Amino acid sequence: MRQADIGTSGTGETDADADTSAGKGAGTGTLGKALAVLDVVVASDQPLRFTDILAIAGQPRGTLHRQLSHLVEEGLLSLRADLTYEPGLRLLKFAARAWSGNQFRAIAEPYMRRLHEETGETVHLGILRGVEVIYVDKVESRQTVRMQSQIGNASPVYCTGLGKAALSALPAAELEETIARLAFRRFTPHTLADAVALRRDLDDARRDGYAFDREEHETDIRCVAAAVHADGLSFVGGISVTGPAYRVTMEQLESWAPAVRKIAAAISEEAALRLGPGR
Amino acid sequence: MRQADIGTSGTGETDADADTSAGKGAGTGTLGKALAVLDVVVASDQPLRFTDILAIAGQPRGTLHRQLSHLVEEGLLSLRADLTYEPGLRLLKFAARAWSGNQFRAIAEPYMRRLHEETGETVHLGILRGVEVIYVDKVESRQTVRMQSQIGNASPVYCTGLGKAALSALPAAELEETIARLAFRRFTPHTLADAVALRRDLDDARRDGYAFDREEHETDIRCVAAAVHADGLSFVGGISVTGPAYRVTMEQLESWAPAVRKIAAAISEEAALRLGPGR
DNA sequence: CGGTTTTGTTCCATTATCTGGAACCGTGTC
DNA sequence: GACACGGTTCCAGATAATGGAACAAAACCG
Repeated sequence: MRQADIGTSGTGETDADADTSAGKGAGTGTLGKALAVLDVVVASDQPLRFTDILAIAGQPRGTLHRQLSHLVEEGLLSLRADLTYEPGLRLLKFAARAWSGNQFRAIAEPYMRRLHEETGETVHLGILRGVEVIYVDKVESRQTVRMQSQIGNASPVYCTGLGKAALSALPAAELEETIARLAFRRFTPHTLADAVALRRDLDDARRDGYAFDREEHETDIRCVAAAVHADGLSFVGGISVTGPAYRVTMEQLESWAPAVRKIAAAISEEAALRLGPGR
Repeated sequence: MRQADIGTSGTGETDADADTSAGKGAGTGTLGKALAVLDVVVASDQPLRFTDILAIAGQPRGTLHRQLSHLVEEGLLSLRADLTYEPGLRLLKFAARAWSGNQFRAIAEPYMRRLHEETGETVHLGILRGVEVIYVDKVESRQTVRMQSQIGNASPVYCTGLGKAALSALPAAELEETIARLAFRRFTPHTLADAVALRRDLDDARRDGYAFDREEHETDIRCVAAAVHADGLSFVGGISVTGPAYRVTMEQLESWAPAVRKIAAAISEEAALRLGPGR
């Protein structure tokens, strides 16, 4: 059985696509393989030709060709005139519906706005998924438009405020499982580069109810975040306020922390109420 | 062989998901079936339980159950605690990369901005796909944030400025093919509700180099659009300026039309240059 | 509380689909 | 013209999808 090194995109993007849930890669059969191929194309920043994909995906020519054909036929990929593949428009269509229909996002939106008004800085909403945090929404002030650059993006849990806040709310067992799967990588001099440092930080976060990102992911970017979670909620998320270091001091962040925590709690409560098990 | 009435989502959404390319539904085998199921869930606005999906998708229980399991395992769907299915986060991740990596969008962006500065109204960029136009980008002024409500959305070709502009640039053969597939539906009193009226409008558009939407899709919304297309470009798109009727008169639109046409031409040229067959 | 319907999940022989090696074009190159 | 290369097509064999039926667990009900 192959499946090989698919997903090892050569791009450098956040590295480990430790996506696809648990341990092994098998289980989803044909669908999984098709998506792995899709991932290869979508993750790459330059257009790929058949042979390029062949090299990355490590599948037999015939097989890969059919898979690509199917993906194109379904609109998930698009085959350009110069024989390069690019992400298809159907992906956008899917995402648009997924996004606007996301109940959690809708519930959190007014709270995010309020937090933004109080702080004046960018507010993010994210959800924990495996070893990553996926940004689900964003409110910023002088946004020069642009589809919220972050939405849908994934960042490692261990070096973002959102990620650490979310982790701090995880049950011990799941936390261990997640930590075990982490592949630490140093993004900045301040990145927490091992489980020990991370655990210490998480202890603080649990005690205080909020977590910081002290330029751990990007230099000059700081943030304070709090977890959104509740019994009956099938996921753990978080909300954060982010700003550039020159404008947002650690003292400033500290002063916002209680508000962030409070708003996160409010979101948790409403989400549990409206998304909880009781319908 | 089944496949049945899948895709006949009961939601009323823009109706005909005349998506998935050409006539029949077969061809993509397992992948197509899985996506059909995904479509059912994503297109619905309320959360669906297993049985709901079963009813819509018309597949045997065992089969559907496995398909759903696979979709969940792949992160395209997410199974909540109350046993309802909702769109998965992986969709967002896909879309984010698809969108930011879309070359055409990137090329058009500065032009869109310029057009926005000249007019002060909302500027849209779209691509023709089958009988729909898919919005790919948007620049608007006092946007109260929100992920560009439109991006990824699809509208019928025959009642939007973008759609008609794109159609007007289509080769005769493809145009006929597309028109033949249209299912006209009246959205407002001004909607062009048959092929004859549409053709007349398209003739004007071809002659002038731009098309209007005279409150044909939504009441109180007008727009002027021009096609983006060129030899060597594997698709046809368009750019448009949209505004509320109370602020944007037809005279106003007429006055913007030349600028829209000019910008569309500029985008076409650069796109052909950079996306064209010659690498 | 026992019977009954509904809903979600699991099994498994059958069969359609996917696999992948090889052969087949079309193009560009030495 | 031979050769290499990228893309496409073919087809017997391996594999995964199919769907009817049985099963467990709630929800419903008299």
